[in-house]
Amino acid sequence: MQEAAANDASWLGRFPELAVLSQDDRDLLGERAMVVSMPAGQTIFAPGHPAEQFLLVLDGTVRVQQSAASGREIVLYRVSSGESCILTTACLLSEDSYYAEGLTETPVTAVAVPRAAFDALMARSSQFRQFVFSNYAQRIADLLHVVEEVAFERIDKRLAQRLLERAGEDGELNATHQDLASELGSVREVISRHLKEFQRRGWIDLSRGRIALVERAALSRLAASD
Amino acid sequence: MQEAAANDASWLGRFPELAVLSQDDRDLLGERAMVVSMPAGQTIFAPGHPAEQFLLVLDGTVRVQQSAASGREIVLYRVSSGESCILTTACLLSEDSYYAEGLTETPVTAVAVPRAAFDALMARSSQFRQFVFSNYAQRIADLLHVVEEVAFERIDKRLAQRLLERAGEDGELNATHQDLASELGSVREVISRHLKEFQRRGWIDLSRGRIALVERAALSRLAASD
DNA sequence: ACGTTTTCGTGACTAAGTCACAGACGATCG
DNA sequence: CGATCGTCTGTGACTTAGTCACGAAAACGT
Repeated sequence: MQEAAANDASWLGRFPELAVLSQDDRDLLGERAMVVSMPAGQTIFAPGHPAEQFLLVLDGTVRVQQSAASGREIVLYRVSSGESCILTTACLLSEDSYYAEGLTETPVTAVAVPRAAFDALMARSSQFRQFVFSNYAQRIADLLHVVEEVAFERIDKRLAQRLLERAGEDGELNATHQDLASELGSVREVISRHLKEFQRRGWIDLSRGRIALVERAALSRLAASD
Repeated sequence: MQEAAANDASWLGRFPELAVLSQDDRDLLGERAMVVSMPAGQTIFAPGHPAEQFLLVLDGTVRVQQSAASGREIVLYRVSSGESCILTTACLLSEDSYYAEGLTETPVTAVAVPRAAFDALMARSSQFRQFVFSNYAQRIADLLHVVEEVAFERIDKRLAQRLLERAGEDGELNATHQDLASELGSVREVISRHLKEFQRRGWIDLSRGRIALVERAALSRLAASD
Protein backbone atom coordinates (compact mmCIF):
# COMPACT_ATOMS: atom_id res chain seq x y z
CA MET A 1 0.00 0.00 0.00
CA GLN A 2 1.25 3.38 -0.99
CA GLU A 3 0.54 6.26 1.29
CA ALA A 4 0.22 9.86 0.22
CA ALA A 5 1.01 12.92 2.32
CA ALA A 6 -1.42 13.55 5.13
CA ASN A 7 -3.04 16.89 5.82
CA ASP A 8 -4.56 17.14 2.37
CA ALA A 9 -8.31 16.73 2.54
CA SER A 10 -9.09 17.65 -1.04
CA TRP A 11 -10.63 14.19 -1.39
CA LEU A 12 -13.46 15.36 0.85
CA GLY A 13 -15.13 16.73 -2.25
CA ARG A 14 -15.92 13.17 -3.23
CA PHE A 15 -18.19 12.76 -0.21
CA PRO A 16 -20.94 15.36 -0.36
CA GLU A 17 -22.33 14.13 2.94
CA LEU A 18 -19.05 15.05 4.63
CA ALA A 19 -18.99 18.54 3.14
CA VAL A 20 -21.26 19.66 5.97
CA LEU A 21 -18.66 18.79 8.61
CA SER A 22 -17.26 21.66 10.63
CA GLN A 23 -13.84 22.99 9.70
CA ASP A 24 -12.38 21.33 12.81
CA ASP A 25 -13.75 17.97 11.79
CA ARG A 26 -12.50 18.33 8.26
CA ASP A 27 -9.11 19.28 9.64
CA LEU A 28 -9.09 16.17 11.78
CA LEU A 29 -9.71 14.05 8.71
CA GLY A 30 -7.06 15.95 6.79
CA GLU A 31 -4.50 15.34 9.52
CA ARG A 32 -5.26 11.77 10.47
CA ALA A 33 -6.62 10.11 7.37
CA MET A 34 -4.27 8.61 4.82
CA VAL A 35 -4.83 8.22 1.13
CA VAL A 36 -3.78 4.71 0.18
CA SER A 37 -3.48 2.92 -3.15
CA MET A 38 -3.80 -0.80 -3.74
CA PRO A 39 -3.48 -2.96 -6.81
CA ALA A 40 -6.35 -5.06 -8.13
CA GLY A 41 -6.94 -8.46 -6.59
CA GLN A 42 -5.82 -7.59 -3.10
CA THR A 43 -7.60 -8.80 0.02
CA ILE A 44 -8.73 -5.87 2.13
CA PHE A 45 -10.36 -7.85 4.91
CA ALA A 46 -11.13 -11.47 5.51
CA PRO A 47 -12.29 -13.72 8.34
CA GLY A 48 -9.74 -13.66 11.15
CA HIS A 49 -7.79 -10.87 9.48
CA PRO A 50 -9.93 -7.78 9.87
CA ALA A 51 -9.19 -4.33 8.58
CA GLU A 52 -8.11 -1.93 11.28
CA GLN A 53 -9.35 1.18 9.55
CA PHE A 54 -12.44 2.78 8.17
CA LEU A 55 -12.07 2.96 4.39
CA LEU A 56 -13.62 5.53 2.06
CA VAL A 57 -13.19 4.58 -1.57
CA LEU A 58 -12.05 7.32 -3.93
CA ASP A 59 -11.44 5.31 -7.09
CA GLY A 60 -11.97 1.72 -8.12
CA THR A 61 -14.27 -0.87 -6.59
CA VAL A 62 -14.06 -3.30 -3.71
CA ARG A 63 -16.04 -6.52 -3.99
CA VAL A 64 -17.44 -7.94 -0.78
CA GLN A 65 -18.26 -11.61 -1.00
CA GLN A 66 -18.86 -14.71 1.01
CA SER A 67 -17.14 -18.00 0.36
CA ALA A 68 -18.42 -21.41 1.36
CA ALA A 69 -16.29 -24.38 2.32
CA SER A 70 -17.42 -26.07 -0.92
CA GLY A 71 -15.66 -23.32 -2.89
CA ARG A 72 -18.89 -21.69 -3.95
CA GLU A 73 -19.03 -17.93 -3.58
CA ILE A 74 -21.55 -15.14 -3.68
CA VAL A 75 -21.07 -11.41 -4.09
CA LEU A 76 -22.80 -9.43 -1.33
CA TYR A 77 -22.22 -5.93 -2.66
CA ARG A 78 -19.62 -3.67 -4.19
CA VAL A 79 -18.12 -0.53 -2.70
CA SER A 80 -17.27 2.01 -5.34
CA SER A 81 -16.16 5.58 -5.65
CA GLY A 82 -17.76 7.81 -3.03
CA GLU A 83 -18.84 4.91 -0.82
CA SER A 84 -17.45 3.37 2.33
CA CYS A 85 -16.62 -0.07 3.70
CA ILE A 86 -18.81 0.70 6.65
CA LEU A 87 -19.83 -2.76 7.78
CA THR A 88 -16.29 -3.58 8.78
CA THR A 89 -16.45 -0.89 11.44
CA ALA A 90 -19.17 -2.68 13.38
CA CYS A 91 -17.31 -5.94 13.14
CA LEU A 92 -14.15 -4.20 14.26
CA LEU A 93 -15.75 -2.83 17.37
CA SER A 94 -17.26 -6.11 18.37
CA GLU A 95 -15.17 -9.23 18.47
CA ASP A 96 -17.42 -11.16 16.14
CA SER A 97 -15.63 -12.89 13.36
CA TYR A 98 -16.73 -11.55 10.06
CA TYR A 99 -17.51 -14.19 7.51
CA ALA A 100 -17.31 -11.95 4.48
CA GLU A 101 -14.17 -10.96 2.65
CA GLY A 102 -13.31 -7.82 0.69
CA LEU A 103 -11.21 -7.79 -2.46
CA THR A 104 -10.10 -4.95 -4.68
CA GLU A 105 -11.61 -5.62 -8.07
CA THR A 106 -9.64 -2.87 -9.78
CA PRO A 107 -6.76 -0.76 -8.54
CA VAL A 108 -8.26 1.16 -5.65
CA THR A 109 -7.48 4.53 -4.13
CA ALA A 110 -9.06 5.01 -0.74
CA VAL A 111 -8.91 7.11 2.37
CA ALA A 112 -8.09 5.16 5.49
CA VAL A 113 -9.40 6.72 8.67
CA PRO A 114 -7.67 5.28 11.73
CA ARG A 115 -9.88 3.82 14.39
CA ALA A 116 -9.08 6.58 16.90
CA ALA A 117 -10.04 9.32 14.46
CA PHE A 118 -13.20 7.44 13.55
CA ASP A 119 -14.12 7.19 17.22
CA ALA A 120 -13.38 10.86 17.78
CA LEU A 121 -15.60 11.91 14.90
CA MET A 122 -18.39 9.62 16.03
CA ALA A 123 -18.14 11.31 19.43
CA ARG A 124 -18.16 14.89 18.30
CA SER A 125 -19.95 15.20 14.99
CA SER A 126 -23.61 14.49 14.51
CA GLN A 127 -23.11 14.96 10.76
CA PHE A 128 -20.48 12.26 10.76
CA ARG A 129 -22.81 9.95 12.68
CA GLN A 130 -25.51 10.69 10.13
CA PHE A 131 -23.07 9.77 7.37
CA VAL A 132 -22.14 6.51 9.10
CA PHE A 133 -25.72 5.49 9.75
CA SER A 134 -26.90 6.20 6.26
CA ASN A 135 -24.02 4.12 4.94
CA TYR A 136 -25.05 1.31 7.26
CA ALA A 137 -28.62 1.50 6.08
CA GLN A 138 -27.51 1.23 2.47
CA ARG A 139 -25.42 -1.85 3.11
CA ILE A 140 -28.09 -3.53 5.17
CA ALA A 141 -30.53 -2.89 2.34
CA ASP A 142 -27.99 -4.48 -0.01
CA LEU A 143 -27.77 -7.56 2.19
CA LEU A 144 -31.54 -7.85 2.41
CA HIS A 145 -31.68 -7.64 -1.34
CA VAL A 146 -29.21 -10.50 -1.66
CA VAL A 147 -31.27 -12.63 0.72
CA GLU A 148 -34.41 -11.92 -1.27
CA GLU A 149 -32.75 -12.81 -4.55
CA VAL A 150 -31.08 -16.04 -3.52
CA ALA A 151 -34.12 -17.21 -1.58
CA PHE A 152 -36.84 -16.34 -4.04
CA GLU A 153 -35.68 -15.43 -7.53
CA ARG A 154 -34.98 -17.60 -10.53
CA ILE A 155 -31.43 -17.89 -11.63
CA ASP A 156 -32.07 -16.94 -15.27
CA LYS A 157 -33.66 -13.69 -14.14
CA ARG A 158 -30.79 -12.93 -11.78
CA LEU A 159 -28.29 -13.76 -14.49
CA ALA A 160 -29.95 -11.40 -16.94
CA GLN A 161 -29.83 -8.66 -14.28
CA ARG A 162 -26.12 -9.18 -13.71
CA LEU A 163 -25.30 -9.18 -17.40
CA LEU A 164 -27.06 -5.84 -17.77
CA GLU A 165 -25.44 -4.40 -14.63
CA ARG A 166 -21.94 -5.45 -15.45
CA ALA A 167 -21.82 -4.83 -19.18
CA GLY A 168 -19.99 -1.71 -20.30
CA GLU A 169 -21.31 1.00 -22.57
CA ASP A 170 -20.32 -1.15 -25.51
CA GLY A 171 -22.53 -3.96 -24.26
CA GLU A 172 -19.62 -6.24 -23.49
CA LEU A 173 -18.25 -7.74 -20.33
CA ASN A 174 -15.18 -9.76 -19.59
CA ALA A 175 -16.17 -12.57 -17.30
CA THR A 176 -15.95 -16.33 -17.37
CA HIS A 177 -19.00 -18.45 -16.68
CA GLN A 178 -17.42 -19.31 -13.35
CA ASP A 179 -17.11 -15.59 -12.53
CA LEU A 180 -20.83 -15.12 -13.09
CA ALA A 181 -21.65 -18.22 -11.07
CA SER A 182 -19.62 -16.79 -8.17
CA GLU A 183 -21.48 -13.49 -8.46
CA LEU A 184 -24.79 -15.23 -8.05
CA GLY A 185 -23.86 -17.97 -5.61
CA SER A 186 -24.53 -20.62 -8.24
CA VAL A 187 -22.35 -23.05 -10.21
CA ARG A 188 -20.72 -22.88 -13.62
CA GLU A 189 -22.75 -25.59 -15.34
CA VAL A 190 -26.04 -23.91 -14.55
CA ILE A 191 -24.76 -20.55 -15.75
CA SER A 192 -23.28 -22.08 -18.91
CA ARG A 193 -26.61 -23.64 -19.82
CA HIS A 194 -28.56 -20.45 -19.32
CA LEU A 195 -25.99 -18.43 -21.26
CA LYS A 196 -26.19 -20.91 -24.08
CA GLU A 197 -29.97 -20.59 -24.09
CA PHE A 198 -29.65 -16.77 -24.16
CA GLN A 199 -27.29 -17.13 -27.13
CA ARG A 200 -29.68 -19.54 -28.89
CA ARG A 201 -32.35 -16.87 -28.59
CA GLY A 202 -29.98 -14.30 -30.08
CA TRP A 203 -29.80 -12.21 -26.93
CA ILE A 204 -26.04 -12.45 -26.41
CA ASP A 205 -22.83 -13.44 -28.17
CA LEU A 206 -20.43 -15.77 -26.40
CA SER A 207 -16.71 -16.13 -26.66
CA ARG A 208 -14.08 -17.33 -24.25
CA GLY A 209 -14.08 -15.04 -21.20
CA ARG A 210 -16.24 -12.46 -22.93
CA ILE A 211 -19.96 -11.86 -23.39
CA ALA A 212 -21.52 -9.33 -25.72
CA LEU A 213 -25.09 -8.21 -25.20
CA VAL A 214 -27.07 -8.18 -28.44
CA GLU A 215 -30.66 -7.76 -27.30
CA ARG A 216 -30.65 -5.68 -24.15
CA ALA A 217 -34.40 -5.25 -24.38
CA ALA A 218 -35.04 -8.98 -24.18
CA LEU A 219 -32.66 -9.33 -21.24
CA SER A 220 -34.34 -6.41 -19.49
CA ARG A 221 -37.73 -8.02 -19.94
CA LEU A 222 -36.48 -11.21 -18.33
CA ALA A 223 -34.70 -9.25 -15.58
CA ALA A 224 -37.92 -7.42 -14.73
CA SER A 225 -40.27 -10.39 -14.99
CA ASP A 226 -41.83 -11.94 -11.95
CA MET B 1 -49.41 -0.57 23.47
CA GLN B 2 -49.44 -0.11 27.20
CA GLU B 3 -47.01 2.33 28.70
CA ALA B 4 -45.55 2.10 32.18
CA ALA B 5 -44.42 5.00 34.31
CA ALA B 6 -41.22 6.67 33.14
CA ASN B 7 -38.26 7.40 35.34
CA ASP B 8 -37.83 3.81 36.42
CA ALA B 9 -34.71 2.35 34.92
CA SER B 10 -34.67 -0.92 36.83
CA TRP B 11 -34.85 -2.69 33.46
CA LEU B 12 -31.26 -1.57 32.85
CA GLY B 13 -30.15 -4.66 34.76
CA ARG B 14 -31.18 -6.69 31.75
CA PHE B 15 -28.52 -5.06 29.61
CA PRO B 16 -25.13 -5.66 31.16
CA GLU B 17 -23.47 -3.62 28.43
CA LEU B 18 -25.46 -0.60 29.56
CA ALA B 19 -24.52 -1.02 33.23
CA VAL B 20 -21.28 0.82 32.48
CA LEU B 21 -23.13 4.00 31.47
CA SER B 22 -22.60 7.03 33.66
CA GLN B 23 -25.31 7.93 36.17
CA ASP B 24 -26.34 10.85 33.95
CA ASP B 25 -26.79 8.59 30.97
CA ARG B 26 -28.76 6.07 32.97
CA ASP B 27 -30.92 8.89 34.28
CA LEU B 28 -31.58 10.03 30.74
CA LEU B 29 -32.80 6.56 29.84
CA GLY B 30 -34.87 6.39 33.00
CA GLU B 31 -36.55 9.69 32.17
CA ARG B 32 -37.07 9.35 28.47
CA ALA B 33 -37.44 5.66 27.76
CA MET B 34 -40.82 4.00 28.10
CA VAL B 35 -41.55 0.42 28.96
CA VAL B 36 -44.15 -0.85 26.51
CA SER B 37 -46.11 -4.08 26.27
CA MET B 38 -47.48 -5.62 23.12
CA PRO B 39 -49.55 -8.72 22.45
CA ALA B 40 -48.29 -11.56 20.27
CA GLY B 41 -48.69 -11.26 16.52
CA GLN B 42 -48.32 -7.52 16.32
CA THR B 43 -46.37 -5.77 13.57
CA ILE B 44 -43.59 -3.67 15.04
CA PHE B 45 -42.20 -2.37 11.80
CA ALA B 46 -42.84 -3.02 8.14
CA PRO B 47 -41.92 -1.52 4.76
CA GLY B 48 -43.31 1.99 4.51
CA HIS B 49 -44.35 1.95 8.16
CA PRO B 50 -41.12 2.24 10.12
CA ALA B 51 -40.73 2.21 13.86
CA GLU B 52 -39.91 5.61 15.29
CA GLN B 53 -38.05 4.32 18.31
CA PHE B 54 -35.13 2.23 19.33
CA LEU B 55 -36.48 -0.91 21.01
CA LEU B 56 -34.75 -2.96 23.70
CA VAL B 57 -36.56 -6.22 24.34
CA LEU B 58 -37.12 -7.19 27.98
CA ASP B 59 -39.37 -10.22 27.54
CA GLY B 60 -40.67 -12.19 24.61
CA THR B 61 -39.29 -12.39 21.10
CA VAL B 62 -39.61 -10.36 17.94
CA ARG B 63 -39.29 -12.19 14.64
CA VAL B 64 -37.72 -10.27 11.78
CA GLN B 65 -38.55 -11.69 8.40
CA GLN B 66 -38.70 -10.89 4.74
CA SER B 67 -41.73 -11.56 2.57
CA ALA B 68 -41.72 -12.02 -1.18
CA ALA B 69 -44.46 -11.04 -3.56
CA SER B 70 -45.11 -14.75 -4.16
CA GLY B 71 -46.08 -15.11 -0.51
CA ARG B 72 -42.93 -16.96 0.40
CA GLU B 73 -41.19 -15.79 3.55
CA ILE B 74 -37.90 -16.22 5.33
CA VAL B 75 -36.93 -15.49 8.91
CA LEU B 76 -33.83 -13.29 9.14
CA TYR B 77 -33.30 -13.37 12.90
CA ARG B 78 -35.08 -13.13 16.20
CA VAL B 79 -34.67 -10.45 18.83
CA SER B 80 -35.15 -11.82 22.31
CA SER B 81 -34.75 -10.79 25.90
CA GLY B 82 -31.69 -8.61 26.43
CA GLU B 83 -31.31 -7.76 22.73
CA SER B 84 -32.23 -4.79 20.61
CA CYS B 85 -33.95 -4.07 17.31
CA ILE B 86 -30.89 -2.16 16.25
CA LEU B 87 -31.10 -2.43 12.49
CA THR B 88 -34.21 -0.33 12.41
CA THR B 89 -32.21 2.62 13.72
CA ALA B 90 -30.03 2.78 10.64
CA CYS B 91 -33.05 2.55 8.42
CA LEU B 92 -34.73 5.23 10.48
CA LEU B 93 -31.86 7.61 10.06
CA SER B 94 -31.61 7.14 6.36
CA GLU B 95 -34.65 7.37 4.18
CA ASP B 96 -34.17 3.92 2.70
CA SER B 97 -37.23 1.77 2.71
CA TYR B 98 -36.68 -1.28 4.79
CA TYR B 99 -37.81 -4.47 3.18
CA ALA B 100 -37.94 -6.55 6.32
CA GLU B 101 -40.80 -6.65 8.79
CA GLY B 102 -40.82 -7.26 12.52
CA LEU B 103 -43.55 -9.18 14.33
CA THR B 104 -43.99 -10.03 17.99
CA GLU B 105 -43.95 -13.78 18.22
CA THR B 106 -45.02 -13.83 21.86
CA PRO B 107 -46.32 -11.05 24.09
CA VAL B 108 -43.39 -8.65 24.28
CA THR B 109 -42.27 -6.19 26.90
CA ALA B 110 -39.72 -3.73 25.61
CA VAL B 111 -38.11 -0.41 26.34
CA ALA B 112 -38.73 2.21 23.69
CA VAL B 113 -36.03 4.85 23.49
CA PRO B 114 -37.22 7.92 21.57
CA ARG B 115 -35.13 9.03 18.67
CA ALA B 116 -34.00 12.23 20.40
CA ALA B 117 -32.75 10.35 23.45
CA PHE B 118 -31.02 7.81 21.22
CA ASP B 119 -29.28 10.62 19.35
CA ALA B 120 -28.26 12.29 22.60
CA LEU B 121 -26.74 9.11 23.97
CA MET B 122 -24.91 8.44 20.73
CA ALA B 123 -23.47 11.93 21.00
CA ARG B 124 -22.33 11.80 24.58
CA SER B 125 -21.60 8.24 25.58
CA SER B 126 -18.84 6.15 24.08
CA GLN B 127 -20.17 3.16 26.03
CA PHE B 128 -23.55 3.58 24.41
CA ARG B 129 -21.90 3.75 20.99
CA GLN B 130 -20.01 0.59 21.82
CA PHE B 131 -23.31 -1.06 22.73
CA VAL B 132 -24.93 0.05 19.50
CA PHE B 133 -22.05 -1.09 17.33
CA SER B 134 -21.75 -4.48 18.91
CA ASN B 135 -25.47 -4.97 18.39
CA TYR B 136 -25.03 -4.02 14.76
CA ALA B 137 -22.21 -6.47 14.34
CA GLN B 138 -24.33 -9.27 15.77
CA ARG B 139 -27.21 -8.57 13.41
CA ILE B 140 -24.97 -8.25 10.40
CA ALA B 141 -23.41 -11.58 11.30
CA ASP B 142 -26.94 -13.02 11.51
CA LEU B 143 -27.73 -11.72 8.03
CA LEU B 144 -24.52 -13.12 6.60
CA HIS B 145 -25.39 -16.44 8.15
CA VAL B 146 -28.79 -16.40 6.45
CA VAL B 147 -27.17 -15.66 3.10
CA GLU B 148 -24.73 -18.51 3.57
CA GLU B 149 -27.47 -20.95 4.47
CA VAL B 150 -29.93 -20.14 1.74
CA ALA B 151 -27.23 -19.94 -0.89
CA PHE B 152 -25.19 -23.00 0.00
CA GLU B 153 -26.84 -25.39 2.45
CA ARG B 154 -29.17 -28.28 1.85
CA ILE B 155 -32.71 -27.90 3.04
CA ASP B 156 -32.80 -31.13 5.05
CA LYS B 157 -29.79 -29.98 7.05
CA ARG B 158 -31.30 -26.55 7.65
CA LEU B 159 -34.60 -28.15 8.64
CA ALA B 160 -32.89 -30.40 11.18
CA GLN B 161 -31.14 -27.33 12.63
CA ARG B 162 -34.42 -25.47 13.02
CA LEU B 163 -36.17 -28.40 14.63
CA LEU B 164 -33.42 -28.62 17.23
CA GLU B 165 -33.36 -24.85 17.77
CA ARG B 166 -37.06 -24.41 18.15
CA ALA B 167 -37.98 -27.51 20.13
CA GLY B 168 -38.64 -26.99 23.83
CA GLU B 169 -37.06 -28.87 26.70
CA ASP B 170 -39.63 -31.60 26.19
CA GLY B 171 -38.48 -32.06 22.60
CA GLU B 172 -41.71 -30.77 21.12
CA LEU B 173 -42.58 -27.79 19.00
CA ASN B 174 -45.87 -26.40 17.82
CA ALA B 175 -45.47 -25.46 14.19
CA THR B 176 -47.17 -26.36 10.95
CA HIS B 177 -45.16 -27.47 7.97
CA GLN B 178 -45.93 -24.10 6.42
CA ASP B 179 -44.47 -22.35 9.48
CA LEU B 180 -41.22 -24.23 9.05
CA ALA B 181 -41.17 -23.53 5.32
CA SER B 182 -41.52 -19.81 6.09
CA GLU B 183 -38.65 -20.02 8.59
CA LEU B 184 -36.36 -21.40 5.95
CA GLY B 185 -37.58 -19.55 2.87
CA SER B 186 -38.81 -22.78 1.33
CA VAL B 187 -42.25 -24.23 0.53
CA ARG B 188 -44.54 -26.55 2.42
CA GLU B 189 -44.39 -29.54 0.08
CA VAL B 190 -40.62 -29.76 0.34
CA ILE B 191 -40.73 -29.50 4.13
CA SER B 192 -43.53 -32.05 4.37
CA ARG B 193 -41.53 -34.56 2.37
CA HIS B 194 -38.40 -34.15 4.46
CA LEU B 195 -40.39 -34.34 7.70
CA LYS B 196 -42.02 -37.52 6.51
CA GLU B 197 -38.61 -38.96 5.73
CA PHE B 198 -37.39 -37.96 9.22
CA GLN B 199 -40.43 -39.73 10.67
CA ARG B 200 -39.82 -42.83 8.53
CA ARG B 201 -36.33 -42.98 10.02
CA GLY B 202 -37.80 -42.73 13.52
CA TRP B 203 -36.22 -39.36 14.23
CA ILE B 204 -39.44 -37.44 14.89
CA ASP B 205 -43.13 -37.94 15.59
CA LEU B 206 -45.64 -35.98 13.56
CA SER B 207 -49.10 -34.82 14.40
CA ARG B 208 -51.19 -31.93 13.19
CA GLY B 209 -49.39 -28.68 14.05
CA ARG B 210 -46.98 -30.43 16.37
CA ILE B 211 -43.63 -32.18 16.02
CA ALA B 212 -41.92 -34.26 18.69
CA LEU B 213 -38.22 -34.95 18.46
CA VAL B 214 -37.40 -38.60 19.14
CA GLU B 215 -33.77 -38.93 18.06
CA ARG B 216 -32.04 -35.64 18.73
CA ALA B 217 -28.68 -37.24 18.13
CA ALA B 218 -29.55 -38.23 14.57
CA LEU B 219 -30.93 -34.76 13.84
CA SER B 220 -27.80 -33.18 15.30
CA ARG B 221 -25.64 -35.33 13.08
CA LEU B 222 -27.54 -34.19 10.01
CA ALA B 223 -27.51 -30.57 11.22
CA ALA B 224 -23.73 -30.66 11.61
CA SER B 225 -22.95 -32.57 8.41
CA ASP B 226 -21.34 -30.89 5.45
C1' DA C 1 4.63 -26.91 -32.66
C1' DC C 2 3.89 -28.92 -28.29
C1' DG C 3 2.25 -29.69 -23.83
C1' DT C 4 -0.19 -27.12 -20.12
C1' DT C 5 -3.72 -24.57 -18.10
C1' DT C 6 -7.99 -22.56 -18.25
C1' DT C 7 -12.48 -22.34 -19.97
C1' DC C 8 -16.47 -24.35 -21.82
C1' DG C 9 -19.96 -28.30 -23.25
C1' DT C 10 -22.68 -32.20 -22.02
C1' DG C 11 -25.12 -36.29 -20.24
C1' DA C 12 -26.94 -38.54 -16.36
C1' DC C 13 -28.34 -38.01 -11.99
C1' DT C 14 -30.10 -35.90 -7.33
C1' DA C 15 -32.35 -32.04 -4.87
C1' DA C 16 -35.59 -28.32 -4.66
C1' DG C 17 -39.65 -25.89 -6.11
C1' DT C 18 -44.34 -25.71 -8.72
C1' DC C 19 -48.93 -27.07 -9.61
C1' DA C 20 -53.09 -29.34 -8.87
C1' DC C 21 -55.85 -31.85 -6.17
C1' DA C 22 -57.31 -35.20 -2.58
C1' DG C 23 -57.74 -36.63 2.02
C1' DA C 24 -57.61 -35.97 7.05
C1' DC C 25 -58.02 -33.62 11.28
C1' DG C 26 -60.23 -30.68 14.63
C1' DA C 27 -63.33 -27.06 15.99
C1' DT C 28 -67.97 -25.44 15.93
C1' DC C 29 -72.86 -25.46 15.55
C1' DG C 30 -77.29 -27.24 14.85
C1' DC D 1 -74.04 -36.61 18.23
C1' DG D 2 -73.04 -35.98 13.41
C1' DA D 3 -72.63 -32.64 9.69
C1' DT D 4 -69.87 -28.96 8.05
C1' DC D 5 -66.07 -25.97 7.34
C1' DG D 6 -61.48 -24.21 7.50
C1' DT D 7 -56.93 -25.54 8.04
C1' DC D 8 -53.36 -28.72 7.58
C1' DT D 9 -51.11 -32.61 5.36
C1' DG D 10 -50.09 -36.14 1.47
C1' DT D 11 -48.93 -37.09 -3.16
C1' DG D 12 -48.01 -37.48 -8.17
C1' DA D 13 -46.24 -35.31 -12.18
C1' DC D 14 -43.54 -31.89 -13.76
C1' DT D 15 -39.87 -27.94 -14.06
C1' DT D 16 -35.71 -25.79 -12.40
C1' DA D 17 -31.32 -25.91 -9.95
C1' DG D 18 -27.19 -28.23 -8.47
C1' DT D 19 -23.78 -32.37 -8.65
C1' DC D 20 -20.60 -35.42 -10.78
C1' DA D 21 -17.74 -37.03 -14.20
C1' DC D 22 -16.09 -36.50 -18.21
C1' DG D 23 -14.06 -34.59 -22.61
C1' DA D 24 -13.14 -30.98 -26.06
C1' DA D 25 -11.63 -26.46 -27.32
C1' DA D 26 -9.14 -22.16 -26.71
C1' DA D 27 -5.30 -19.46 -25.03
C1' DC D 28 -0.44 -19.48 -23.17
C1' DG D 29 4.40 -20.23 -22.64
C1' DT D 30 8.65 -22.18 -24.18
